Amino acid sequence: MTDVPPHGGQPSPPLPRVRLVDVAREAGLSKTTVSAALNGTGRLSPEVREKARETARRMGYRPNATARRLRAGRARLIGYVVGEFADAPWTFLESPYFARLTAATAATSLRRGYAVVLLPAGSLQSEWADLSLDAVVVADPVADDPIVEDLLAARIPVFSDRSVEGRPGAYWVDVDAGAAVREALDHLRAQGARRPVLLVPDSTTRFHTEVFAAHRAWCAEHGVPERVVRVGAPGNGPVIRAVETALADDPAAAGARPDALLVVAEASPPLVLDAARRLGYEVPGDLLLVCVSEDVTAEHTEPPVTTLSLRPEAIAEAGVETLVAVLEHGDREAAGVLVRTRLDVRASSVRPAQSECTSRPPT
Amino acid sequence: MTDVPPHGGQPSPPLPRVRLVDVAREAGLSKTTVSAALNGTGRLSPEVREKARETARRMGYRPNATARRLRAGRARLIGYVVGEFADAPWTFLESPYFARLTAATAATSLRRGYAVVLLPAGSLQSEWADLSLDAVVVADPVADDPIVEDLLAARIPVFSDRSVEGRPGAYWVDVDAGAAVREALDHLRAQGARRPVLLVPDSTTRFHTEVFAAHRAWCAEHGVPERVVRVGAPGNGPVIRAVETALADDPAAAGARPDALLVVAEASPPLVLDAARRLGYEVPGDLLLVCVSEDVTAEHTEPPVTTLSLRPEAIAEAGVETLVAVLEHGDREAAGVLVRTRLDVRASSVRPAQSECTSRPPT
DNA sequence: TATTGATGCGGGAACGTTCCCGCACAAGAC
DNA sequence: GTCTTGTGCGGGAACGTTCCCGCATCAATA
Repeated sequence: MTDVPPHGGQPSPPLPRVRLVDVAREAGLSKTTVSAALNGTGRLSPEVREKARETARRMGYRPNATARRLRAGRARLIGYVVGEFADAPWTFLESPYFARLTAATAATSLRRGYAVVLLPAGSLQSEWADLSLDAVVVADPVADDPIVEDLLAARIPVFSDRSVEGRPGAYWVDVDAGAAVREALDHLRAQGARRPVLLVPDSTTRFHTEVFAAHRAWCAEHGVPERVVRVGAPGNGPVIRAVETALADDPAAAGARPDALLVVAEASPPLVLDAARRLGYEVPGDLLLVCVSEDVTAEHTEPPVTTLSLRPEAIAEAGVETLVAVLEHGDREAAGVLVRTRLDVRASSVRPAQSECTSRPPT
Repeated sequence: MTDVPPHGGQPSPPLPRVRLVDVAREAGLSKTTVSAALNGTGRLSPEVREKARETARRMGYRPNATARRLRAGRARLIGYVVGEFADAPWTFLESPYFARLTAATAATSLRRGYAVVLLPAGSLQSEWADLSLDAVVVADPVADDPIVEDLLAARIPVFSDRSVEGRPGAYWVDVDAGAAVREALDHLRAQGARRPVLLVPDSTTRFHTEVFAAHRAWCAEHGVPERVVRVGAPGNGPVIRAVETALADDPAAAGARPDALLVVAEASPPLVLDAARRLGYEVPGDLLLVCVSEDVTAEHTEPPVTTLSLRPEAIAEAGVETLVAVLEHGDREAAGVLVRTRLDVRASSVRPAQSECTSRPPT
């Protein structure tokens, strides 16, 4: 049936892959003709084109991508690196936001014909220097990220999911942090919250600093005391401890326990919920809860937790599109794009109808 | 200082990258000599070697990896694809097991000089055909996975974290499912459990079928009735519903509620814990709980949840090592390796001292 | 019958590296 | 002084593609 032996054969000579010239010789054509036939280019008679294709198929020809890339001058390889978590270079994938951003980046890139290679968080030159990447996606860069600096110095275009402004060669898509915070706080206020607390990481990413600023502005505008608890480190442990700090009885604010919690730090929604319960809060009876999170477990808690999604898929798609445009057409404009967040309102942030006691129906 | 202009310069001509010949001409040497100097090969006088290196450094020379790869005949690219979840090709990264397996695969590969490219779950030929991958890691293949078949037909070596036996070109590392189940069940029994329930996906991966078989054998051996609830689909929702099924009062088994739960399906530990609580169980008072999971939230629940770790990092490392050995030295032996699991005993599966009531100390 | 134009195909260079050689020259042995 | 051996460096092919040409062939027109 075919010239290529099936699984078996003699394993000693790994038998070299069939090249374009092999197909050409077999078909009695030139490599130029076969190449044109397979790529659908050139001026060829239908018979010759079909002959070339049939022979290639029969011989199991697969073009050598490396040779193609060399000829094309572009590797069609995009790096993916995370700025944060440099001390634990690979944990970022365990965060739902990054998991989805990574996946969406890879999916969109692949559709565009680019392969995505995974790099460790905070990786330095040595890691990517000998990869000949066409571009690198830097997720969540810190302020003046050295990774971005190095990449730009090496003349590699950089795309980021956070704004990297004023640098030629750096493109970004960012979420509208201000609008997101306002939407969440407005929602909580509409549900009756009067003493909301904000939990936000003590980090230098633009998103977090803007969240902080937007919250301050909103509080001033609405005459609400500004209650903020800053989280020192990423991870569930520090966030949960911060939740406990935020919800603990504050002697200075006696009788004024918070009635809403907006968690901007990434943590597991069920853990946040449990922490609130341990401190004696009923959700949503005593406390309205909104988490900035992409974690799907939020839908499965009792009650389900309202989340503010940063829409990593939208960020990745928009980013890769601009990146490809830059790489292939040299579009130097539109260096920055803003993406809207999405508030998924669930029971945890909806004040129950009128009943004071939040009794659950028996199973 | 340097010949390469800084960030600015005239952006119109993207100025071609400096090649080996450029360095050679600048240094007054041949490309052969410069290549040997930079690679530390050949017979060169120390002066010439240093001269070449200095010139390359000064000109900002970075070797073209694509040309290198073409010359070397190997792309130094490893694909990574997941067999399951073909209907939602990118969700796998949200599973902690796959997130960590992916990360560890990428890390180990990179250390060995191979880049890992991410592919969608269940992807077909068209996705990877024009990438010239040296090998592909197939995570969690289903039985007779078509991906594995296609890859082997294309003569691409396959490495898997599940056993793919009897196929030349297929290498695997697997967890010792039998030992894992026995260890978990022995632990539960030692803690006093007499009516354990097993939750296991209704899937064809070898791991799950082996878990099922090992559980059956263990039950027979210990004279324990075999209680199994099969989970139809992956994801938190189906698993939680299965937990509810497993823990619901069974009229047929009246008065014999389960006293231990072994969850082999991947689900969020806090959600499993909450589900048990909603059904009126105290953990670990009424129910001992062990989850097969890599989810870090297990440490942060109250009580913390005992987990059985499949040790994805160990799997990935062992796998990439053998893969590299095959690629570089053609070691055709040791097609399969077994990795031991690890039981992280936490409070959820330790019978409390003597007190019948599981009162929590006040905060 | 010559001239043009279109059509069909192939030769060969180029992409940027690495590596097998071969050549020139110096130093030692006789 | 010639003959060997060794050292230091460079020429050129090769890796497998793509693509710019140029050369035939043949129909249509003058």
